[in-house]
Amino acid sequence: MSKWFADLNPQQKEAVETIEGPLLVLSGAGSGKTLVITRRIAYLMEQGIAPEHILAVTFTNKAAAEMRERLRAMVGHTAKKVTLSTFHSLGLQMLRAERNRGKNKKPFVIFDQADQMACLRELSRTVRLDRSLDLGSLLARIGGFKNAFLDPEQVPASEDEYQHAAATLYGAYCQAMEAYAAFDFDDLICTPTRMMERSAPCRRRWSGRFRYVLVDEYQDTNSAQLRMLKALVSLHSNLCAVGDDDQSIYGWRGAEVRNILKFDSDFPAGKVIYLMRNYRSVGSVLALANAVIAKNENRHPKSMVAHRAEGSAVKMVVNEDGESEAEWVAKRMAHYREEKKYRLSQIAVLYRSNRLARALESALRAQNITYRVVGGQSYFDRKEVKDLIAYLKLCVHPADSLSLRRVINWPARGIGPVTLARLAEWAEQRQMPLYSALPKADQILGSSDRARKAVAGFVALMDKTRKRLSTHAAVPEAVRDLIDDIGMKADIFNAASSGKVAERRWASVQDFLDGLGRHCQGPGSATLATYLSKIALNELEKDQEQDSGEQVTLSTLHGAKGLEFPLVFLLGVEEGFLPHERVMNPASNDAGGGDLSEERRLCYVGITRAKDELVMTRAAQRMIHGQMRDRAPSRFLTDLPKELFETEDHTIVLSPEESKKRLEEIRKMLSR
DNA sequence: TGCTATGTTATTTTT
DNA sequence: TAACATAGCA
Repeated sequence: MSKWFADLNPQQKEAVETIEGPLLVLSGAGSGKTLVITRRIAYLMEQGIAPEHILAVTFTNKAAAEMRERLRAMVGHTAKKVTLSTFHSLGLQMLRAERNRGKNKKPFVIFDQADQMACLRELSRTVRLDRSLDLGSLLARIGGFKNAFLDPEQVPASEDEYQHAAATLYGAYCQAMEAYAAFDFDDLICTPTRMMERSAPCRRRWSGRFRYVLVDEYQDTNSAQLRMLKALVSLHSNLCAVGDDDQSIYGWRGAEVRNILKFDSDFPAGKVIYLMRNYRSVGSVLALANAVIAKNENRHPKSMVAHRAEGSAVKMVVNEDGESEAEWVAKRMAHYREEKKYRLSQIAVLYRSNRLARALESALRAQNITYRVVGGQSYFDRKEVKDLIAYLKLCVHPADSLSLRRVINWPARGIGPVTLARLAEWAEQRQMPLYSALPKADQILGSSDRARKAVAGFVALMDKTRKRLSTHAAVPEAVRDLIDDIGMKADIFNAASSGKVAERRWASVQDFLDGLGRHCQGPGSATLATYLSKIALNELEKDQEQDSGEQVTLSTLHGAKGLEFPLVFLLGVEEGFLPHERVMNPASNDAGGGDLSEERRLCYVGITRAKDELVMTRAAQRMIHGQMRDRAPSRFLTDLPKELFETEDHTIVLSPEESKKRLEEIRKMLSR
């Protein structure tokens, strides 16, 4: 018997050793999913399958890194030879490889969401468009078109205002992306998929290379990713999909729960294995989770079985309002810290909406409890870093007119909107990238001496920098020179409201340089271009991961997926948050109708994060949009047998005499 | 260019 | 309520 499944339960073992043909592993929360995936890869290798033929796809870099590490611990350095990456990084790799085969070797840039938005904002100026429309919503719909592989002219006409506007914008958007030689995240999936679908040799190449394919979090795949997988396994059907339909919480981002529900029709003659033994949570927590999720329809019917003992009862704590809720949680933590019942790092506070974190943060500070907030603004989203990145993108790829617009007058060098408009018009008429207008500034701008000089100065700067970057060594030095040349330091210190802010901004520029330096010292192929794509795909190690100390984790329910904690506080378990108000009353710009079942799954995900103890809280009333509102308990819990959790009510209850007295007082005030 | 007054909006955010 | 954006002004 293989050593890789000696200690597994029968279903886990079956999932590891079923290596041929389609296999769906429905792995409930805490059922040892990552263990099974990594063991399976090790087992494949033990069976003599070359690691080069194995592909494991995840959604996040974190998951990929974690898997890689666990695999390395099992099989050593050969773990490196397994292709273990995110969908997007796989797509990028395929795209690069295919372009290198063909004639098209032009460099390209990757647009993240901010870049996409900037692009749309730019377009919405030329394409006449109702300015009140929400660009984010339009972008989401354009993503929908892309993932359905629709060409702009194929988009069905629609009455819906947003759908209509998105369709109008879609063509212009595609053109712009082409002109910039830019690929967005959707393109990274769709383009390689289209290549495979259109060309049998291409399909054979990739399907032949990756003979055993694993996908993690299958419930989160969208329709394009499904098509990508279908093409990838077209030669052999060796697809192992691992996921849990009950944990599908990204439907609003295009994920299709249906994919995991209709697995057997997409990949016929496959096998389905249920991993239903839960090793994570105590019985009481699991019972509640099972009861909550059981009410959903359209799911693989299943129920987790507790491996652990019953544990202490789940609690629901009702407080007067949002502030007292936060305060109560913080005080309870302070208490635990003193009693040493839990270390702070073992505690998480989860909530549906970030807004709930605010009250909590101040309550925690008041109790001197350190915390970390999962997610939050990324380091590369900071303005100063983004500006610098735009310069570098432009150096690598002059056709990226968006980056050019971003930096052409930053720091200010006298190229104002009028000058820019003239240059843009010239380029527009000739269907050329904006950059190509710059060397012609003399003839385009005519009289304006100042502007001409400014543009010439900018061109000289870019030429100089590009030359420095291309001369073999010293990429970081070249960037440092660029920073000096543009006077970035002075600009940061002038622009900032306080010295402290400036110091911090300047420090992030330094951090960026350090990161770049480290990257360039890495393996041979490390270039500025690869660094930029890593930034776009969020693939760089987060250097300031400060989970060193003792701190409580604060996270949205979405951010908590895949995590687990001995003690979990689940905040705002109320109508309006769970399910969210927005789902019950969708705004006009929301795509499809609100999905109540996804809200229930979100609740389920929250509950199943808890290992030993779960405390849910809600407030009797809460400040919503500046108004105090009464809050009702979440429907996901009101219709459950009451022995599943204990309620603890901390709202102020007045005695009959007391309330009579209060009423009298009010009456007096009114009569006066 | 940059600041202030005013208006407006109110989830979730793996890449 | 409070954060953010935009417009208008200096």
